[in-house]
Amino acid sequence: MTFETAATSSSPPAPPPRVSAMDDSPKGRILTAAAQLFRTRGFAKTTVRELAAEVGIQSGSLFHHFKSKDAILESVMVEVIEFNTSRLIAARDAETDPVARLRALILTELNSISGDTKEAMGLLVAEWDALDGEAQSRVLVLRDRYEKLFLDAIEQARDRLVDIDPFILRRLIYGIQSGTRTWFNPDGPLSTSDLVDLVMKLARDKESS
Amino acid sequence: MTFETAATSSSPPAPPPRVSAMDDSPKGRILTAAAQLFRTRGFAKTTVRELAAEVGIQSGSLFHHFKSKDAILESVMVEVIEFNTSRLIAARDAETDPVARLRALILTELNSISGDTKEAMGLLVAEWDALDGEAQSRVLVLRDRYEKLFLDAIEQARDRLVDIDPFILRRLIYGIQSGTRTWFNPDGPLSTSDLVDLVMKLARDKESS
DNA sequence: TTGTCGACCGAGCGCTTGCTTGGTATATCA
DNA sequence: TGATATACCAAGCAAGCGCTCGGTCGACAA
Repeated sequence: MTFETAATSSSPPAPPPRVSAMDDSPKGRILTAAAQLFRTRGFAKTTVRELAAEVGIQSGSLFHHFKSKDAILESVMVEVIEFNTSRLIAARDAETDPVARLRALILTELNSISGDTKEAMGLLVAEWDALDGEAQSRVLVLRDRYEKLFLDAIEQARDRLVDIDPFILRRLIYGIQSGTRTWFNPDGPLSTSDLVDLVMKLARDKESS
Repeated sequence: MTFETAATSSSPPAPPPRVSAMDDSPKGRILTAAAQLFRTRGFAKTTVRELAAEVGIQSGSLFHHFKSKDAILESVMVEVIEFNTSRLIAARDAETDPVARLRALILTELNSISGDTKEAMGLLVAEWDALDGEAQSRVLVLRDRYEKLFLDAIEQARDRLVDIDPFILRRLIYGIQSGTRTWFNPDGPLSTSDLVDLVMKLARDKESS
């Protein structure tokens, strides 16, 4: 797994943006391995020994970088939300038409959920309950900021969308997006863009002007 | 949690159907408690001691009824799928019009996912990876049978639905349904029936005849 | 050269885990 | 009366868990 955005350009002067702290530092390597292991084996079933082995260090050395196993989970969640929020902002700012803007957000989120940050995004749902109350509050603040980007976009495109309350429509769309991780393969016959077209087909019932 | 269907009638001669093996037998009581605990605390984090305490017996006594903790999880999954499959069949057979039939299936599934079997249904997704390969295969057979009911219904109503491949449309709808468990409250201002209406609003773009 | 620091090792502590075992109480039925 | 089966208890084992701790090592600054 990587947190770089897919390189769409081949020109050397424009390196892919690195937003996350999941770099080649010791902490970054732990977070990268943790995202994968926690997701594939589950948080509770992943042992600190397994995680350490994946990074290539002794289990005790993990606690030089993080104060607990729980703190590693929280850190992964924080990083992935912040990274994907900044992606969402970039996508929003690249479009002006309300419907095109909403489509861009959906495309970006689909890429987060079924693309490059798939494992870490899945963690947010699958292991949410593994976080204690205080950690949940901290992460929730970031999630709300993320969600607001969607809500604003839906509200601004409202008159060209199916007549459903924006808050609920966002939840229906998020359900679809979230569900893709169990069946959708971005490299399969149906492209990510095709899939977004289908979602937009459901979400809007009026022709764009 | 109970696996009885909601009592819609108050007449004594018509008791609510009991389809599942999760009755008042020792096994049934274990399965009922397991569904709740596994879902709220997670499978790996739920100890056999906690489960036994919930049932009111000693931890060792669990293994008189099930050969392992894993076997309990598999049993819960099998029971909930079989129960909800039979519900789906009943819903299907109560309607003849293709669109009305699809709506009935969606309503029934929504009730399974966000209603009375919420905890156990959530387990199927959340703890799927906790099952070993052989157990997954066994449960998958039951899931396929369940999914076929939906696919058939969508195919039969196809000409009155939005023009999306039935297989994919089913997945989009399932995503919506599955997503409801994190935000939808059947006893809230939006009723289950209202929510199904919204889903149908997305799924069909032609007026029924 | 010396001091400081981050990264890491290796051993292991205290505790919890899933599960086993030997035995008891009650009910059913021949 | 005695045999058989079900349901359960009390005790505990072996393994594995998250985490701690004293110490080592190389990089870098003074």
